[in-house]
Amino acid sequence: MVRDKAETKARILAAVGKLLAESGFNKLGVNAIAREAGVDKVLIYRYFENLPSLLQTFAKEGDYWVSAEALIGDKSTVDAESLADWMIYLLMRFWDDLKERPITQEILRWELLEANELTRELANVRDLTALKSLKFLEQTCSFPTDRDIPAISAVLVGGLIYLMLRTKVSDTFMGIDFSSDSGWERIEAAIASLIESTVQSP
Amino acid sequence: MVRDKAETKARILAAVGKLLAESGFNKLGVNAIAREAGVDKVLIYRYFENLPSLLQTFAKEGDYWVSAEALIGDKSTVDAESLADWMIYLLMRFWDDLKERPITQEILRWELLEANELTRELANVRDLTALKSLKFLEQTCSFPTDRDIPAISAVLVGGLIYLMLRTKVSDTFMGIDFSSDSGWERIEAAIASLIESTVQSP
DNA sequence: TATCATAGTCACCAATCAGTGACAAGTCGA
DNA sequence: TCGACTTGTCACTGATTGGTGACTATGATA
Repeated sequence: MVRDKAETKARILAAVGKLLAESGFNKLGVNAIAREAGVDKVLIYRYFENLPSLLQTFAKEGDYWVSAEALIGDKSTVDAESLADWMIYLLMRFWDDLKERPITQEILRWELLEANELTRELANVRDLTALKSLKFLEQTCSFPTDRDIPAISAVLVGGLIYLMLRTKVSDTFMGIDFSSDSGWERIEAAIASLIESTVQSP
Repeated sequence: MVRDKAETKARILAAVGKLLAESGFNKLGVNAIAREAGVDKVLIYRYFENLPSLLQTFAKEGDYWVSAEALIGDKSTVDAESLADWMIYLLMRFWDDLKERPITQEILRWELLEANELTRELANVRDLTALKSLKFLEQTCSFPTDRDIPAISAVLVGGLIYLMLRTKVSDTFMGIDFSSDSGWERIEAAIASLIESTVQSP
């Protein structure tokens, strides 16, 4: 053993991340974390008080959401003019980003299961960045009065999240096959057509 | 005690339903079921082999999905002509039905967590009725060639399910407040406008 | 070299989990 | 009334959970 507190703490946090990405929050326990980290579980209590506190530390260390700014990127290089263009662009960016973040996916799954202090906090952070993106949208291209853009976004974002969480468990939903890319392409096309048709400044 | 095997079995199954509606699948165990049913847990093993087998029995006893026929209802009394009308009608019926079925909601939540024989089977049943409804739609008002109606439906249904599962845990999503009816009304209106704008026979 | 705080180890606790073996209590037909 | 069978009760096992107290090993300082 190396007798290095900082490294041990880091190993514990890394183990949390690995287990989380592999099997989600419901199978995440002190014993499993200690085993994965190759560390005695007493050290978890010594360095992180208890399990919820460890998870809280883990949550604060990582960045599991693109900031609104990063999501938007460099405005001048984006080929989008209308509100519909921007909505599609942002949704697809959000989507591509989420695909690369297994831990974020598990957090989203966890939010559907348990309502505790941590999940509420995580949900809050997520909601704030979502609102920021909406605000950006509204300032860049003002919202039409006859369309409820936030509600429309909520449905579409919710649908994407649901399909993403689902396809980690099952390959089909409503007859659409998600085992290959073609299923996802259909979904992306559907979202684009929904936005294009619905969101038109009058 | 009444010494009545049939009633005891019924009480066990009823306890499963109650616990399921209250706290979902992840907290559903043999001990809790026996406690809730006021029955010795040995009887669970005697009458239902083991926990998965009990759950399977429970799943087969109840009807957790409206059949496509019941969802459609009496065609002649429905005030819907276009494909868009029908889609909105079916989605809202599905939605109203799901609201009244807490156990079905928990099954949907469970499907997001575990992939076992039972959840796969339940998901299959659900998918079949969804496909039936889609088929009905296609036969009643043929699908436009430039729109992927199944994919559009998948996104919207997924979005509804996600928002429903979420709001049992948190009251807000993307700035929309679901603690009162007004939030849901915005979502329903958003779905209606999405469908109306997007689904038009050429 | 002796001291002392720290890092890590080990053996335990009480609670809970799914699952079982042995037995008492009631009910039936003969 | 005598078995034979079924229904229900109780006490357990072995594994796993989150969590803790007491210990040893190590390295820096004085």
